[in-house]
Amino acid sequence: MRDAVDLLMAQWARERPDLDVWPMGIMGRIARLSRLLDRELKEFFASYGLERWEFDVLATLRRSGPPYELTTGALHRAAMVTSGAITNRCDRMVAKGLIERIPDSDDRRSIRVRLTERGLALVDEVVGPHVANEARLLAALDPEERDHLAGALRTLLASLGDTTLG
Amino acid sequence: MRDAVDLLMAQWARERPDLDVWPMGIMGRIARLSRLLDRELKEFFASYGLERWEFDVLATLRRSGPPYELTTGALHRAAMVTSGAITNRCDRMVAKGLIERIPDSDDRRSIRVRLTERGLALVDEVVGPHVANEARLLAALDPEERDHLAGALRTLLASLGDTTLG
DNA sequence: ATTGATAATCTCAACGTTGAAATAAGAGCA
DNA sequence: TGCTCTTATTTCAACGTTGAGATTATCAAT
Repeated sequence: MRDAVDLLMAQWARERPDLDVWPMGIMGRIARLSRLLDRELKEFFASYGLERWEFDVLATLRRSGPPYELTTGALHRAAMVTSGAITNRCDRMVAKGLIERIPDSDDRRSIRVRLTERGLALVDEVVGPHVANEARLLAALDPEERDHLAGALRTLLASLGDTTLG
Repeated sequence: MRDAVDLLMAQWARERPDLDVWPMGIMGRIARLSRLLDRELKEFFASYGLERWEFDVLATLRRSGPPYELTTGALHRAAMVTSGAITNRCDRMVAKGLIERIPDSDDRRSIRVRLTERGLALVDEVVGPHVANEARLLAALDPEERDHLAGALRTLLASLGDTTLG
């Protein structure tokens, strides 16, 4: 089965036969997949009245374990967005009653963000269906292919220095 | 080598042992790689005074072959952004002298966008170094891993229906 | 204690995209 | 010829992110 990137690479091979464009077979597919999968996830979360970034914040706090709180900085690094974006997101989630801001007793520069009971209940309700939806999106891969794929992506991520979450 | 997604999955395994979060090993890595690679490409193109999206438009036109022109709609589908975004991008690239708008003689609703001589020269100058830069970013993979990775990503893209460019 | 450097967060103007509506033109059919 | 549906593009207000700067606090060294 040919995909959009096969066509793209065939065009380059015809127009610029002097170039070996093999990297596009990986870079182009990661970029296109990222966009397509984002759309799918957006649609899924909308069915729960959630924005995708809201779930990201909830999930980051949830998986950190009790008491389900992290500093703004940790959230900003986990989400790979600027600190200003996190301030904005937290403002809206506080207004929605999903999280609360708590001053850090050790470092008065820091703000800790904590799941409310409502936020905790919501993320625990959504995460199961979310993983099932992700599995549906990846159903074209058999178990062996999944492992190989995850392994190659891990190699790449690690080589780019993405080894911590914040 | 562990990466950020290994940590994330270990957290979920601890907090929600009832869930098998294997899909995150692929979905999470595609999302994080996409962001990291975007940053790298942005930096690369900046060294040529280009935005990433400008190169995307130039490259889409260039690889379509002479006379290096496509409709606005074809660009919009190839770039996976809304038609409004393409109008905006084309406005700025016309102002910069990289492309020109030409009425379509067959369909008066359509506008054809064509590379100027300057746009053609620029994309032909940049594409080689661009591919070399992409190869550098993927250097952690050996040739066999590259092929397997590209193959698995192709399977996924095709299963999501991404089989044409416009 | 004071100074200077570093760090955590917030603020805000600039920017680009989205999504929906508007405009205009082709296509099918009676 | 007139009607309706569809398609191609542009317009524009709303929205969220970025990137730089401001603020406040910690840390290390003296």
